[in-house]
Amino acid sequence: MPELPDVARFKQYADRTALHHRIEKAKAEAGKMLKDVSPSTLERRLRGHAFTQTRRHGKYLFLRLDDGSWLCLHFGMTGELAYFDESEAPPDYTRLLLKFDNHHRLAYISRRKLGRIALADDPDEFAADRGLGPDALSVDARRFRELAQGRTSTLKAWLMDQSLMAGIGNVYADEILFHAGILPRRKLDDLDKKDLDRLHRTMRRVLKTAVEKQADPEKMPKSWLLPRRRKGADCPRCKGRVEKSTVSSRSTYYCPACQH
DNA sequence: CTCCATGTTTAGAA
DNA sequence: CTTCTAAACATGGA
Repeated sequence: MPELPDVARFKQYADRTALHHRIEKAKAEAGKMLKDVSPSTLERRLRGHAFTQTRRHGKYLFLRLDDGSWLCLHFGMTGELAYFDESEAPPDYTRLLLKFDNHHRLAYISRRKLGRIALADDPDEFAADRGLGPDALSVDARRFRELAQGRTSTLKAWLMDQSLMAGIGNVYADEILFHAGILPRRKLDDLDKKDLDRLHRTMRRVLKTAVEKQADPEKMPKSWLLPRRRKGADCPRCKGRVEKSTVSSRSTYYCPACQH
């Protein structure tokens, strides 16, 4: 689930629920999800503080504490947030649990433990250390073309490369290329300036629409591939069928009739 | 039991 | 240096 639009939803969710409540207690599960911080240190650094604001960069969510430090969350393939009353049991697979002073709790949930939890002094520095490129929604047409300069990889691999642009994953790379009418396997050096500008506009439109629709497949326009990521499903825009193949070592869905 | 899964990292090969 | 592939991570769902 967690690509740029999903993490944008988590940010809105955190803004609505988790800001300005003192954290009375934090409980972190030990394990590899914690990056460069022990459970006890993380718990101590959160306890007694409140979140004051949030930021998103690519697939990362940052929550600022009132001492100026930031909690950094990456959601892997199965991560999400849940806010609930203290009378309810924490969800299964809760890896970090925050108990606020308003009798509510915030859980960071991750079934497969592929996400990451860290502390940082500054989100931009953190993103740079992780080798992340600019957030995909901050990239303008000129920057987009520059990122393509001299590259020869497949379009899909390029769109998903977090060191070039951060935020696009397997699902939205397919969605963008579907709307652009380009096969995911096509090579970057096949595209001219006009193609790149069109692809840039398509990327922005797809990501912005997905953020508006809170990354909910049910709410996406009828013309979207997202709810039909199954081999043999009806193409949403022609009489053809959705095909599945492997591109960039990932399952890839596309319409051979609409995309060239 | 087998295969697959919205991510990232790493090793090795071309 | 760039690109691609496979494997590993950890775990459940179909």
